[in-house]
Amino acid sequence: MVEIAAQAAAARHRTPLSKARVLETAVALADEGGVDALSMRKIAQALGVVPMALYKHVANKNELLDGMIDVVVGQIDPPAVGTDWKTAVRRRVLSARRMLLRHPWAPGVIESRMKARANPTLVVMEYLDSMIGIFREGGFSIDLTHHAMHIMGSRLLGFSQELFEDGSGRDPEPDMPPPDELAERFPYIAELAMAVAHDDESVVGSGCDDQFEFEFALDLTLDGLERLHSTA
Amino acid sequence: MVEIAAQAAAARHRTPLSKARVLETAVALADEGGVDALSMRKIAQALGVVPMALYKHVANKNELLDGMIDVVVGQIDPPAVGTDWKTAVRRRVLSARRMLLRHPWAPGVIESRMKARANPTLVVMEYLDSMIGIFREGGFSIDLTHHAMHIMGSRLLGFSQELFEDGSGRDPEPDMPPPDELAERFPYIAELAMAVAHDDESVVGSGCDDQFEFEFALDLTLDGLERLHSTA
DNA sequence: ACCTGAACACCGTTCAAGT
DNA sequence: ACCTGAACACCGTTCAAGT
Repeated sequence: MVEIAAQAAAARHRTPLSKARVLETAVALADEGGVDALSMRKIAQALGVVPMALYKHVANKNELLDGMIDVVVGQIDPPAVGTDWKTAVRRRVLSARRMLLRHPWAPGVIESRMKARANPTLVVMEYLDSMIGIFREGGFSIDLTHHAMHIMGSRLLGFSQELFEDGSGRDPEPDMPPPDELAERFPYIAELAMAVAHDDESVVGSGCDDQFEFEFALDLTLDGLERLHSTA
Repeated sequence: MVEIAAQAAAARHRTPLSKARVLETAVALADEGGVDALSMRKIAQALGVVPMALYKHVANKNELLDGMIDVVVGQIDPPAVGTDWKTAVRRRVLSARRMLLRHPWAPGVIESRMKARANPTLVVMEYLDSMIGIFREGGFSIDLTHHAMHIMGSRLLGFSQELFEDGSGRDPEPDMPPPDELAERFPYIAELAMAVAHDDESVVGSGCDDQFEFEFALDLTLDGLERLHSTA
């Protein structure tokens, strides 16, 4: 009797439940109805499963949201090889934009999860590391690379908050490798973090003057507009 | 007996309940604990009032969120007079940034409400209209002003989604004046909307090529970085 | 006519009872 | 040991009963 029911369930959904299948379904539901209408109960219903079954594959809804972020950020094309930095950055940002058009809920979820976690997820760090790498391999100084990342701002992931807030004093995420392993895996982020922390002598904490970076980016934009205005 | 209770309540809160007081309390609670932790029940509790009493001053939670947006956007300084466009834009954007640092929940709420409504709220339109006005009074062509607003993007209100999505077919908001009155009240928005709609011959709908605007802004940014890179 | 408590339909998650 | 239904503590909002 129980076996028959189990077989019926297996027949209805030929693949057994897995974290990947839960995340795919969640992404699809968010694409359709927005993230506000997404609930554990609806995901379970879409999978033909009792709500509590999801908790075998994701610890809670926050971990589900982190997993959804990883799914969609993983859809961004890897950096182009054999081109100059400018076309490499351009192509990658346009690929990120195509992803964000497919998943309009993504910027908000990435931003809110970023505020709650001590670090971005590993997949997001991977993306940022390789983006920093494009500038560094293109011959940008560390300082200019730092400014560049701030200037790109919302074009990288569709929102404009800081990517690395001050996470000191917060509990590290359980899935996060130790700092030395992170530094090895994301060399460009590590290089930038070291340089910024060392460079800045007066302020402790994040070691990055957000106000300066904001004004730097604003002025670059205004200068660009002024140039267009005067030549038009 | 009832009068005594009423007097006691009036003594505890010397000002009677009003929409302004509800909104102020909601903004303060969101500043403290974030917008996710904000609920009608908690606002009522903070005001020493039964939850249902709030519904006398705001129709529902969406209207409450709209009201909160208006409160904080109203805190942005008006445009400076007697200066060139560049310093006027610069000062105003920095004023907007100060507001967003005080109310970190604001970008997310503005963005999500923008998606749900056919138009931004009147206070947001006021802000955008006067920002467009700075460029126009500074001698910018309509086209360049249009590009400029897209380029300013996330610096205006802290997020990067489109400010005017295609709202055709959606019910107009009940508090929204008729189109002709809107055009009179927000002349710069009206001028821009007319020009964009007329300019664009092939596409119906919003009449604004978002992909083109995105790439225009991206290329301006990349050109600015290239200039810094080569002169450094 | 006004106010409001109870109730409804949701939600994420805990927990104990069932197998 | 595993799975899951009931239950808990929330939520926004409706509605009818009370004054």
